[in-house]
Amino acid sequence: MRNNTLGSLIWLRLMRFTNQSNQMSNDFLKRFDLTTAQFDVLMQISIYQPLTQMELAEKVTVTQGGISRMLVRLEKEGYIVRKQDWKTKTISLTEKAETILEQAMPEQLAFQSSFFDDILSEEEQKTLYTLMTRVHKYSQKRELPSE
Amino acid sequence: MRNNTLGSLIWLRLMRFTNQSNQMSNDFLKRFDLTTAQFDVLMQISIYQPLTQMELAEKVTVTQGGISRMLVRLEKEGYIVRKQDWKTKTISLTEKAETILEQAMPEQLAFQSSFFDDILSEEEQKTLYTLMTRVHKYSQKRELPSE
DNA sequence: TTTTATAACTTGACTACTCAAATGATGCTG
DNA sequence: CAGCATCATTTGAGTAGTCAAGTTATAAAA
Repeated sequence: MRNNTLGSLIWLRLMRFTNQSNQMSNDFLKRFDLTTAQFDVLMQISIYQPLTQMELAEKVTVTQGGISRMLVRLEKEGYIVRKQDWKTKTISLTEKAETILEQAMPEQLAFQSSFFDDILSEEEQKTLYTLMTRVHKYSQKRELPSE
Repeated sequence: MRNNTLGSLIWLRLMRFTNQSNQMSNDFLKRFDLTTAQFDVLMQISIYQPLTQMELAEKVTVTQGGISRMLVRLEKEGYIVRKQDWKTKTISLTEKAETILEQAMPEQLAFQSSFFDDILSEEEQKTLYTLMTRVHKYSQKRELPSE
């Protein structure tokens, strides 16, 4: 009855791994009082600030509604400020967030890397990155069958 | 300021890809009136039924609380039945779920595969699967640093 | 037979989303 | 200036999860 294809096995692996490593990352980031999702959003803001909600939503691949709720939480915690700027709202980091990120960023990047560094060679990591990049870019292409 | 390691780039790719393909999968499964998470749970039940909630929770890597809520929804929709059996609750699929799965399963597996089939060769898929399996298994090992 | 232990499950309060309808902000046209 | 269009953001209702405290079911000791 199990007639799994190779592709479906890969898919399941990816889902389980990202799910699990995401939880581990949440655990790791607890000492900075951040979740993985929040860290991700703050990182994108720090790279591209100032930017609008639409732009940010696209960077982290969530919907407009999703980013709106997330930013409400981050604003309440004092990590970001938003100001109405023409039709859009412009987002930037507060001092508090900058300070936390400065410490959390190198540690989180090291944490993420440790999933691969300890088990794959440099060569293998390059291969994995190349393959996933192709798969990801291809899936984005398919996303807009119209136009 | 961007001092990304290769590992952190891989991590981000994986997160973005799974996130996106998960949404596409939700879209695809709409015609069966299922979500990706529901399909995943129903599949595991169909393979291992009858089984307890604890066992199921472990298969799909969610917490006990998570599986409890999910099963309430699935039961309300008439996809599964639970009966108290000694201390545990035993889960099995209803006719309705069996029928839907019979149709949805091959299509969903094909859908998942299409992310890879169309862009990677057989050889490359094997490589990707091998690398991800190693990474995943390694991360599971790290998960229990105690004992 | 009332405690007491314990394993399995549920639940309250929360994060983090989704979609689609509503609201805000601005500009244009009659 | 009123009314309309349009783009950006918010919000209501829902799914899917987390953690930790609370229940329920069963067995076994006091």
